[in-house]
Amino acid sequence: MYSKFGNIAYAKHVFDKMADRNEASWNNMISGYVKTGFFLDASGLFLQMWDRGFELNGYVIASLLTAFSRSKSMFLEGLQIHGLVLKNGLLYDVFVATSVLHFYGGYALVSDAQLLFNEMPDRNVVSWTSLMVNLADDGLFYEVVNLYQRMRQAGVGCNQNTFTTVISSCGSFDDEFLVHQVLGHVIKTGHEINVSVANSLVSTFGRFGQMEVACYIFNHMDVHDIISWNSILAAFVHNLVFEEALIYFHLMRLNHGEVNETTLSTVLSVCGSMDKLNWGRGLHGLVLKLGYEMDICLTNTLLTMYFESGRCQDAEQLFHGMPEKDLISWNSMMAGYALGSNCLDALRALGVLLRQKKIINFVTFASALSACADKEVLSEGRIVHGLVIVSGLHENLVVGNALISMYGKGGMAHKAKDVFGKMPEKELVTWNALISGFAENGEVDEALVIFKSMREMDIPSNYITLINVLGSFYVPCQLLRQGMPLHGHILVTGFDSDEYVRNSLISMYACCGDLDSSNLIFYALVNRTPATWNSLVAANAHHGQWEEALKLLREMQRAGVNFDQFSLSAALAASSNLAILEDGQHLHGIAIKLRFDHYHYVANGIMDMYGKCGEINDLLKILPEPETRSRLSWNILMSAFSRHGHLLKARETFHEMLVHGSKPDHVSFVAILSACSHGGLVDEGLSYFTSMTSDFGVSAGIEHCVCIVDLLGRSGKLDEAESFIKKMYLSCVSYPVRLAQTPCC
DNA sequence: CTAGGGTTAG
Repeated sequence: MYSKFGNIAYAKHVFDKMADRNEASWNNMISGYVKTGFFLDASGLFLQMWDRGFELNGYVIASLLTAFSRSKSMFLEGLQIHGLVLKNGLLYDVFVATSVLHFYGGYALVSDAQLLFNEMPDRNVVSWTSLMVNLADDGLFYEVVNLYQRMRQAGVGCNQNTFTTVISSCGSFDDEFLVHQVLGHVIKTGHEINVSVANSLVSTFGRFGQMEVACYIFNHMDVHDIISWNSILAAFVHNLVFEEALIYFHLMRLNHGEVNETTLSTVLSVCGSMDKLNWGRGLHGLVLKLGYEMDICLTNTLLTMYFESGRCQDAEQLFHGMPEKDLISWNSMMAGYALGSNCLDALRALGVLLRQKKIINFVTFASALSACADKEVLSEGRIVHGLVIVSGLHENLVVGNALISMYGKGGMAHKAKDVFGKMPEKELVTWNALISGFAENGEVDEALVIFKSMREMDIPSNYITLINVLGSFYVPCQLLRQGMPLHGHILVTGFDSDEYVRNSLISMYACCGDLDSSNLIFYALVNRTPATWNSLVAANAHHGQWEEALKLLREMQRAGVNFDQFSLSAALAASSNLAILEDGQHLHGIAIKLRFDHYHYVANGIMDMYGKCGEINDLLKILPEPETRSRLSWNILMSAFSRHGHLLKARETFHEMLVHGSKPDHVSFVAILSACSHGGLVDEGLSYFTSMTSDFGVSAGIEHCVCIVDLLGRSGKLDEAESFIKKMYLSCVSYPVRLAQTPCC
């Protein structure tokens, strides 16, 4: 009796003093230990009891084994008990046998559980369900469904727990037909009124993207428990219906009141992608208020939320304050750094993990590789590739995808193709990554060849495939032979109903110089989304049709379409290239009013606009501090100085940029070379030109050569200019137009 | 006395 009050030590004292201990006293004492978490003592006492020849009680065995299965550190003791069960022929007790089954499942020994199940003399609905749960925990969802069918053939009736397990397993592999079949069975047996069954139906239909069904079930439930609410929230999030998720979260607080770690985790995961940092901070406050700050999973979600909102420092502070970190915490940090193109810190984290020999997995490497997906850090990426091979994860699908994408973005699409060829397993993402690699490097033909082999192999493509292929076109001659047939294919396959594909078509025609077709597609559309408008604006901007771009933006305003960060940066680019200060200032005002002025591209667009309009003081007012200045901002500042004759300032800025650890790129060199040419600094200009390639690894582009010719020509060195021109055709690399950000030669 | 449904990292 004392044990029930938790005073277990006193209970043991009384137990030891008892003169006459019967079976019940032993069993009570053991149960007391189990209930208070003293599993080792419980197990020891149980063995003593057996030594003394007492009859073993199925009730006690079942509760011991259940406790051992939960504790995860009582495996040997559990095995001992299984031994006793066999010796005493207790497997005939279906309760005992089922708890042994569950015990093996708890230690992930599914095949042992399965063997035991086959040998069990008697099975009830719990035994069947327990094995299903074990299989599901091990990811063997197909086996779960098989077992369910065998169970029905055996004439065993399902109960609510059976259904919840089967339904959630159906959601884990692509078989909608099956879940409808199970649903029929559920309704026939009247289990749909059960909260748990309905909850699993809500989340499974959510996983299949059938939100109408999920909502119908949710809205027709008599009672909602916290899991019902969490399930519908997760379903909205999974289907990217973020607004609805926030609305239902609000409803949940009004109608249900209670929220828990899972609720907060689910809602927090949308704050980052929706740019709702305020919500995120508010929810973080709620996490602290409810005392969940020790929850690792929840804190991991907060890390990602802060990274997605661009608040790396908040994420870092939170990470360093975590008393315990798991693999996902580390991986989230690395993914966050990768998101911010912060290769250095991502690799630093990888280094810590490897040196401290912590557990890593495929996601660790996938994140590290994605942090190296840039020409600048490709050499680091190759080292990580080496580490991947050492770790033996090079055949992993996700790691392979990350490798392909890294080599593609790093300008080595053929290396990406090598990796692709060696992958034992491929998915759509793999194909898309390879196509995008060739597309981004301007290798249209290769991209199309891959797309063609996809079709020959009957691999279904998605909108991303088409966007990537469409994005590879960039010269007029590709239109007739390749672009228009692709457009035809898109019409035939019905992908033209996809908004993203339509926008890419508009851009594709524009990139190939056929603005008329872009316009035609645009004006034929009934439902124009802001993104559609932005595509056409960008298409015009791309071709230097700045007036046309501004005209479209005015039309867009008249049509009542709100500007977003994309339209604003396009509009700013147009007004700065036309050097219309009034338009630019007006746009700056709109950006502040709509709170887009802190977006990276918008902020840089505003600075560039002031720079190009000659308002350097206004530029300096919004320029970030040198420590946090991006390369783009450095280039804008340098180009502004250079363009308006502040040659010394331009040169000073170049060196300041180096001091602050920003690597100059081809745009930086255009700026500094043009400053030299305007200032008549011939030798200095030539030495920047030489070190550009040898020290900074930037290949000479046509823009740089123009600066040098100009430099030599202005100072009267016409012979040298001529011989430079003759040489330059041999070594000059021309950049695609889209890379040039602020040409000023 | 034995079984179940909702959350985080590519």
